[in-house]
Amino acid sequence: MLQVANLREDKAKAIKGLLKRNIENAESLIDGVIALDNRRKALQTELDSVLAESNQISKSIGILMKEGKKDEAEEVKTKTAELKQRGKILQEESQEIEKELTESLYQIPNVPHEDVKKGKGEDDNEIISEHGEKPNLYAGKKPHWDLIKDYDIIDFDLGIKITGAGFPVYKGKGARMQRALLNFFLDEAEKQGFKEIQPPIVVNEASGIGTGQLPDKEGQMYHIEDTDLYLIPTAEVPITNLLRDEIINEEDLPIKLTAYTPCFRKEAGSWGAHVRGLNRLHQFDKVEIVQVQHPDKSYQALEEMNNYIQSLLTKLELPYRVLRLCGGDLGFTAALTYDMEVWSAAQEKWLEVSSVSNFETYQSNRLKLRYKDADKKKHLLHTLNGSALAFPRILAAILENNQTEKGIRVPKALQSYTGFEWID
RNA sequence: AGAGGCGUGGCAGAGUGGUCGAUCGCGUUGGUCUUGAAAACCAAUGUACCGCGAGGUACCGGGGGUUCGAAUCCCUCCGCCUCUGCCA
Repeated sequence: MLQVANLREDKAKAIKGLLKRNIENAESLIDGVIALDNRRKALQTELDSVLAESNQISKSIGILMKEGKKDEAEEVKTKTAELKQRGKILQEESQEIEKELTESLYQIPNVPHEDVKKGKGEDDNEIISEHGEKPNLYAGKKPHWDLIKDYDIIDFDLGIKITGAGFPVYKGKGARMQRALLNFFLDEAEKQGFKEIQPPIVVNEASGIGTGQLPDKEGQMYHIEDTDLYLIPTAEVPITNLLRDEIINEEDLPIKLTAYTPCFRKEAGSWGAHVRGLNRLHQFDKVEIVQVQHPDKSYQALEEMNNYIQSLLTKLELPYRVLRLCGGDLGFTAALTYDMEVWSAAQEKWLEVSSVSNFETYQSNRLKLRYKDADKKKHLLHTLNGSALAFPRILAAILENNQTEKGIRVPKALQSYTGFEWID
């Protein structure tokens, strides 16, 4: 969430930024937050003075009791009744306002970085660059949902049998491809200085709140009712929450973490012909990279992550393009996001395989993730994350782009991990 | 899962209703001494919020309650330890 102090300091900047997200009532939203904060301050001042008075009286009763002046003590006691009543009312009001303030802040998305352009939706995203050659496939080319059947490597029907739609079963060389991607992505991330983490894939409510999936967006996550835990929709949730409520020494920055996890998404209502096959699943695998950086260095870190993810796509020999999301398509919590899309040659469409973002202090404010500077002053950190990478669409693109009459060629970078050169 | 015990500042550990935001020790920081260091000695040393400031308020695992007053008593949730049970 945004910081009230920042909104007060530079309201114009926030309004200008939010306008890029087409939030026309930004000014009244911000004014509302500031008004609530003013009210909160006034209430606290008043409550504090009531409590101060009542503390003082209690103390004097203690002294009177000690001196054996019981009657006087009793007399003083009667005075406190009114104070107590007032204190209680003020406290309730104060809690109410605090709650309202937090809720209002939750409703305001992050202020986009100045490089972000105004736009309505995905059609307005800026294409920053395009790389690689789209392959010319032979006449018998097929989309991946047919290829997986021909070569018997991924089985949706078996998944339906044991679990349900959107839970594929990977078999033989299909399973081996998954394992190859997992090891390849983690090895590369480690070379890049990210520390490997293996977190739980179920999290508690506090973690869901920490990264913003809760409250309000319960629809996305699977909930285990009897133990009140959630299946993670991305490794971002457990990994970022490792740092919740932490104070980092400035010299320990940056913190770079990576994790492989399965990801679970309900994806309610988002099914249709355009998400056939591996394009959208309830359970999929992903390697995530997370970075926590000093505010002065976070955009440099974003570029590094961006370049790193591109290097993976290059090594996998996939044609891809890089987009900078416009205000209208930017995620709620992000200040700047690059999307990487690979060309899937038989579907003849671009598939989003990674999204790398700088959240600035939007996440860390909620997480209370701070660093201590040389003067021992505490400041919020910047958080960044990106997929590096999500498996299913990468696999879809590899299968489609590399298909030939005699089988599917495995990219060179993966061959030492798969142990085979062809899926045939 | 059952029974019992426990949860206090960076660590360790007192405090069982009243001037306790909390003794002492270790650690950390500054100083004295010393050519320098160590030792010794002296001093400082939690977080957040409100206030121009003086200062005030809240926090002793989380939440709620009793009381004029709670680290201390009660309820509840969470976590840890010991024993018993179950189990990869």
